[in-house]
Amino acid sequence: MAMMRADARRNRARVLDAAETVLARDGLAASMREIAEVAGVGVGTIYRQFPTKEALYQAIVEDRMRRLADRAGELATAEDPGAAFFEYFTTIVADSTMKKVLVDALAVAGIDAKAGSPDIKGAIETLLTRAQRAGAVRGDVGMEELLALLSAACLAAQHHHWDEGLRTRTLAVVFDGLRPARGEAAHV
Amino acid sequence: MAMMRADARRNRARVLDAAETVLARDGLAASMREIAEVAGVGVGTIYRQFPTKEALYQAIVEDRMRRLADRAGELATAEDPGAAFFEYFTTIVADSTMKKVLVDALAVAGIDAKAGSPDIKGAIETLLTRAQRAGAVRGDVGMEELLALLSAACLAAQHHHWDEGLRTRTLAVVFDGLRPARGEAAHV
Amino acid sequence: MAMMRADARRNRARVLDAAETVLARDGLAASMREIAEVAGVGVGTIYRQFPTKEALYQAIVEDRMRRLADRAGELATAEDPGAAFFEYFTTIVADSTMKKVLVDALAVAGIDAKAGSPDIKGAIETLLTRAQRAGAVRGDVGMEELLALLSAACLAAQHHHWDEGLRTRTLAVVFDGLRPARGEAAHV
Amino acid sequence: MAMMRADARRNRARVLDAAETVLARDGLAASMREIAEVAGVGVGTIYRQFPTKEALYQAIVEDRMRRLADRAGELATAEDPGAAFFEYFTTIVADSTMKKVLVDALAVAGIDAKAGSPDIKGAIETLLTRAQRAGAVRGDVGMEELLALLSAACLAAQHHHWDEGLRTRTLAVVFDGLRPARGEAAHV
DNA sequence: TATGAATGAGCGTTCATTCAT
DNA sequence: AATGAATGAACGCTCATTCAT
Repeated sequence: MAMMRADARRNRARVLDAAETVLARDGLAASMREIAEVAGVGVGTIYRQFPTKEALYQAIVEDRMRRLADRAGELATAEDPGAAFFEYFTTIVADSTMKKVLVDALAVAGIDAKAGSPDIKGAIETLLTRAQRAGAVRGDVGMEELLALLSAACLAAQHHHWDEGLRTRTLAVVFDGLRPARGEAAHV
Repeated sequence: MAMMRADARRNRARVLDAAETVLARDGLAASMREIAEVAGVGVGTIYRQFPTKEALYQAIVEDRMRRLADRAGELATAEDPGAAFFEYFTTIVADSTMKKVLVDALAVAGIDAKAGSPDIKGAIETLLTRAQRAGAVRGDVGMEELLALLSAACLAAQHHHWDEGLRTRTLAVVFDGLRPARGEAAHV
Repeated sequence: MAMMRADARRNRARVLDAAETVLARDGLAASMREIAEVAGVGVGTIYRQFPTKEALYQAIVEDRMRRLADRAGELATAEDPGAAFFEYFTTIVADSTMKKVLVDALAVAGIDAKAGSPDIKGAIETLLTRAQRAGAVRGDVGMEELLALLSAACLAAQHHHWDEGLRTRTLAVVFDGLRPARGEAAHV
Repeated sequence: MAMMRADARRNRARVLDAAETVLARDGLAASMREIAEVAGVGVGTIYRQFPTKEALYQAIVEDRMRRLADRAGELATAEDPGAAFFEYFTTIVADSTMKKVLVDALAVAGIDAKAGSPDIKGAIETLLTRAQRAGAVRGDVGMEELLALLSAACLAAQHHHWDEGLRTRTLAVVFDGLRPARGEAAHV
């Protein structure tokens, strides 16, 4: 049974990988058949793990969210809170570029990530607060607009296939806007 | 024949209007039949004007782009170039929120506006240049990252239904990042 | 438009015919594709007329019911009420044999004919009452058991492909049971 | 190996029971998975005993037929052959009502019982002959029409959920038709 | 031997597109 | 020129059956 489980788990992973790939390529039009073919399994195998197409999409979103939350958790104890904050922002956007269309496709499908499940929101909030205390980010920036900026960058990066140069230059503007004006005191 | 032309033109406009409406309401799932019904014509009539669904979408995008370019043209001679620039940015984003699903739907459909046709790009570039000359925008911001920021804001505004408050606060950060650091000299 | 209607009507009839045929052959397992093929139309054409498979089945039942009611109406003024009554019973059963599996298939599908819509029930009741008044049928036989006998004969005739001989001999028994015992007075 | 056999036999019985239950509840739509779950075995175990779904259905029919034949055997030595005959007829129909959907489902599935295997036919023929000899049933009624009447009553009882009152009144007509006309001599 | 994960043909249904009217 | 009926490929999903464990 443990061996069976191993098979099933491997298939589940293969399906999730294939779904990400196909979703990235075909957007929302991705069909279950196509995903099954790329995964190298029958469509029935997908449906054994995920009762509907939407459930599969949900699983992908949750998968990504969990990974992003994990990364945020790691950075939450970094020495330089400002650097950690901006690095996290950059990494997420860069990641989105690779997995292009994904978040966006999912969002259009109505399976909106709402810019993150509670745990990821909490993780980001920690990074933000620490960065603000360290004086690396303006104190009057709230979570809502931060998530709006993050989401916007991700969406655009995916849509337009931002290359590294463009990403760097564009985020530079955003980061400049996030940094305290000279003279603003850190919370220390 | 002139009469015919008038008929055809009226039909074309009716179809485009209906398509925008239906697309806004149903997103990508909009069907040609639904559009035809809303337009009050038969599906065949749509196909007379637009050979494929994609062509219809393209036409909508171009339509919108032309209107945006027109607005940019008007602002190009405004007295305060900085205000004109930021107003244009804000207006486009606000507009996207209203017509939500549209740009995004089109983008997902692969009919990407590429952040604008030459027309609109030129119009925006004029606004940018004038704002930079007036010292209202940093001189080292290029068209590419400006369009990236604009597109990002539009996409996110649509996806997440930014309300006015969120839009204002989020754009405030972006605009802060776009403004020259104190001490930077205007090009005048 | 009248011409179009003619086309549509012809197709509707073709679909109904094909559906009866295929249902008779394959029972409930009949697929829409098969019906479409037999009808010589695309599946979409069926769906234009009948929004679901169940609606198609319903239409067939109603079609048959209407025809049966019509025949009952004709016999309602026959000179010999007893002969009319037994002829009607026989005819319906014989008809069921030809269209075998149909009623039964529909019944299983949950689209039960309930042994007849109101109008057919009324028509049969007229035949029964007239036959009873003429002393050809026992006065203590009610509509409920009459319909039960009729339905039973139809179902069995379909299931087991009664040939004419078997039908005659079997109905002879039923008819004997329906006739008044000697000495029972007619209502005249 | 004897132990194995016991296991297999128990499984076979469990599957047959489950199949009857599920078939009665879900009609033809019953799935092998559902049957397996109710039986508490894996689907593979069903396939070990019954090579196809149809074979399983066949086995159920044979199972029922055997039980009916057994009952007929018991009644074959009853004191009052006429009463035994009509009781058997009534019992079978009443039984069909309870197990509704079953016979009918099977029949629709094309696994027709042909109104009985040789076994049951023989048993019924004995009852009929004895009843005819006793003068309780007309001598000119043959097996073929008797089975036709029996099958018809069963089918209709299932389809339309005959309650006891309707069953009694309907069978009364049939039984009246089966009884000898006054004056017909018994075969004694 | 028994299990249930995997398979894929097939189902009901939709909809972009064509074409007879 | 305009209509909308017809088409059929493609979709999401189910389930009888097979086979690795």
